Amino acid sequence: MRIQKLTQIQTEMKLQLQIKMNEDLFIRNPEQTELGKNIIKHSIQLIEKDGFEAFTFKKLAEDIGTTEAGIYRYFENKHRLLLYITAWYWGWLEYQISFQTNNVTDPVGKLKKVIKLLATTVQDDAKTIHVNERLLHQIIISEGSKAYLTKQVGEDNKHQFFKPYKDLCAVIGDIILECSPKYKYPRSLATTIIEMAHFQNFFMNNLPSLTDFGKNKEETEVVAFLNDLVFSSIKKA
Amino acid sequence: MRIQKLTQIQTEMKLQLQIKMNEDLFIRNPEQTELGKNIIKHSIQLIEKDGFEAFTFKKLAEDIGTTEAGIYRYFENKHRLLLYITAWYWGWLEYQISFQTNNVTDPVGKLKKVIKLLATTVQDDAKTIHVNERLLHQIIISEGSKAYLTKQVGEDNKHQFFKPYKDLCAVIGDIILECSPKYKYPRSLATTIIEMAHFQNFFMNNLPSLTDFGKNKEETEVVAFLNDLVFSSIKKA
DNA sequence: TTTTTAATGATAGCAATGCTATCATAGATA
DNA sequence: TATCTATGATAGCATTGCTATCATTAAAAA
Repeated sequence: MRIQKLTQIQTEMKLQLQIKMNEDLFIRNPEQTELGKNIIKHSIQLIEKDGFEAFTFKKLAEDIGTTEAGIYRYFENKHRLLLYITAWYWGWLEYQISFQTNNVTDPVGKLKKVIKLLATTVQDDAKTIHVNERLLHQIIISEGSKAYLTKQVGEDNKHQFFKPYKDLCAVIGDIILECSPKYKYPRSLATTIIEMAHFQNFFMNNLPSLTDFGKNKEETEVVAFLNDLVFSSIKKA
Repeated sequence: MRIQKLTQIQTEMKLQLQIKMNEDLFIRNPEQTELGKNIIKHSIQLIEKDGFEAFTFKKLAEDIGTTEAGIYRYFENKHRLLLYITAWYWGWLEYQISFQTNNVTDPVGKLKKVIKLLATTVQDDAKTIHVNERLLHQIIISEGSKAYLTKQVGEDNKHQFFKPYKDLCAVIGDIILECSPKYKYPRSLATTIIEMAHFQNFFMNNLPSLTDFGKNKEETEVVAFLNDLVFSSIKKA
């Protein structure tokens, strides 16, 4: 299990949420220091603002008020940092799903909830102070696939860097099977839901003629499309 | 119409195919000189081999046996070159589709043919000497979405750089409507087919647990999945 | 044929990027 | 008081991304 909920006793005794991260992703654990948390916080802001290509450790350092070398003490390079924040997001989302479908017994209702969570703007989670989930969701949409669309994907996979994504895929695949035990492609349908939730959103906002949502640009329409796609596929079986 | 078929009389009188390209994509038309054609040919080889991130004009120049400055006379930067070769691929594919579905009257048969063309390894087209379509197909799978997943997507879209992709999407959307005139999401289903044809292939070969094809790693299984997905969606309506 | 033009080759150069190394210092810990 | 840890402050260097200049060769125009 990737997701861990911990209650930490802080000065103000707030309920805190921490996602357990693969230790190979970082050199020094960013959750454990102020600078580390600032790196996460500001890198999310910067990547969302300028895009991953234009993002450099130099700019990040200036943004935080530290030095480039300081960032390198936490992350080997910007690709590892992208892997970190995407892995964090998938871990957080799996937690959200398990939390929000906790009392839902009907698997169809569960799957609908999952689609909605994937395809709808997320609200900033107050339980994670240094992570803005809304911005992170935008990063996942625009930059998420760059985490694995590389020549090092095999190497990164050996390090288990994609485990949170795979776990999420497995969870969704299992819900699909609950809905329709004989459906033949639960994993592929799960990745299709995940990827299309993001791609249709990106297309809607940037290349609208690639979608049927250009007029209203409403996330609810993406949800409707995915629901139609998914439930006609699995009901048939 | 983006696609043009020309017969060129060469020394050996071979039938040649040329895709009409957006003039803003290049500084000097690479189709019109030997060096230009070499740039296309070797950049396809290099990007396929090392990936787009590691690809530089310096390496490309060394590979060809020319200089970095020489490449810059043809393309403003490597992103434009990626846009060029991806646009070329979509144009070529639309031609393939119109050619291969030419005598198919049944829209369902047409759509199946389209899915097969998208999800199956393409053979090198002898009519385009300096383009290896098989390698290009691999590039589309691994690097294709990087053409639009950038902060400049709006600017690039104003230049009409994504028109070939959009045209292809429209063509497929129309076939979907032929199959099922009341289906509500023809464009989004078209992009889903295109993107998933490539993503499922990438996952199958690199992160197999994200798919249901890990055992055999057969492209035909991706085709079967897409057929199932598409035809259960549109038949229902 | 001579002249002009276009394409390429050869170099140089420069700012930005990606990354490593070293040394000093302040704060926490033993 | 000693020492360990995280950070700050610099320096440096190879590579990348891009522009500019000048010479040369081949093709086209005169």
